[in-house]
Amino acid sequence: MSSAKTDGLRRQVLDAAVAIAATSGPDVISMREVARLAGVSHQAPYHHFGDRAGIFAAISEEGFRLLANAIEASTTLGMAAMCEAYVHFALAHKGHFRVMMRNDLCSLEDYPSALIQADRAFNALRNEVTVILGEDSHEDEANAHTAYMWSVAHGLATLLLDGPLLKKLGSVADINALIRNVARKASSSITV
Amino acid sequence: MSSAKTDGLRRQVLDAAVAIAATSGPDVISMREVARLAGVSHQAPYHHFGDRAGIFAAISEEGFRLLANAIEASTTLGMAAMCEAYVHFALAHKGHFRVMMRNDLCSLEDYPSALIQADRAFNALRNEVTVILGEDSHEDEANAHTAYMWSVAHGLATLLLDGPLLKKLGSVADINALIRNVARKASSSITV
DNA sequence: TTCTCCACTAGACACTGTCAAGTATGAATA
DNA sequence: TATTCATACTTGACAGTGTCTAGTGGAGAA
Repeated sequence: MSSAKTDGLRRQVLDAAVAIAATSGPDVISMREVARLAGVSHQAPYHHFGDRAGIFAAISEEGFRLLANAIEASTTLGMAAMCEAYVHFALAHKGHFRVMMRNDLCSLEDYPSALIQADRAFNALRNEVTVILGEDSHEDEANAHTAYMWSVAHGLATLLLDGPLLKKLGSVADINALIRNVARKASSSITV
Repeated sequence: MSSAKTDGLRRQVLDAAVAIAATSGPDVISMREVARLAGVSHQAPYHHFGDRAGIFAAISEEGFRLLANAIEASTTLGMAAMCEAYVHFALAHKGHFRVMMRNDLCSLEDYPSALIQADRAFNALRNEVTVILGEDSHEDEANAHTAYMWSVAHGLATLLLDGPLLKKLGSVADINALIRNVARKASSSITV
């Protein structure tokens, strides 16, 4: 049971943490700072999250839920669309994505409810690969194709978010066009 | 000018930091801890690195130098080999790689000597792409292909290093075979 | 000898995460 | 109504951190 005020603080802390992660990165998130931003004592957040890793776990769960939703919604549109959905999620939810992909901040295995959401996202990709390859394909090939698609999407997302890709490429008029182009290349090499 | 003893401490600190990054991640690296490991006072490392970011910059420069060497050495072997070289570098130099790809630890632009090494690696990839596409290809296509190859390599490297890829895939008998398979898929879609 | 770097030490400061203990409030129970 | 009790906090303390400032010892040059 949790009162309105409780959920209020929990939400405030979460939102503050996600915002900090989006602008300055997750490492800058501090228990005392989020408490300060919420206007409560430095120990108040502990009541809702246990410790610092608990905040990261809560952000991860929320992020993986959103990611799984986005990916599942794109399955009917094919492999390229899933890849695009992954990258667009990362760009649209910078704060969440940065936390989700940092296993050192909180190891997912310790937070089963977050792990469930992560599995939803993975299974959607995995299923789509087996559908395309056919049920009777070898497991090694399914593994390789899954790893391949995930690598493209994840690599592009992280390079766009925190990497020097855009800076190095120099002139990129339309990022969405670049994402679509890369996603199409990836999916074409899987159907062939 | 730097004495043997000076370089000794600098090396010791760097090695300790890389080792910590490889086992526990860069965030665990502490000025006081590396000083303790080297058997000097908590302020000694400041003389060589200025501040904490300076250690990360030194690790980055060293890492990018090694990466550029590996990639340049693989250019004659083709696109797939470059992709494999990138992933193998990440696995073989876990500590370096983790630091290099974390722009929040030290922004490369503030450390020109590190930036030079990073550019060496990027240019090797970029050149190979233009060689394959031909000099007269459109810049957008060259950009997309470069982003694409980099994404595959970087995505696979990060997923293998810190991501849940292997855990999720379940049974992967031979990691090197998986890397080779993914690299071949990537390079095949660029030559077609 | 004196001067002056160089590599390092020592102490302090503000900041952090977290443990332990106290307090106000509202609901349930006797 | 009076008492109990859990919830949602506050306050205070502690060890650990990065880093600023101020020393210290020793080697080479004048």
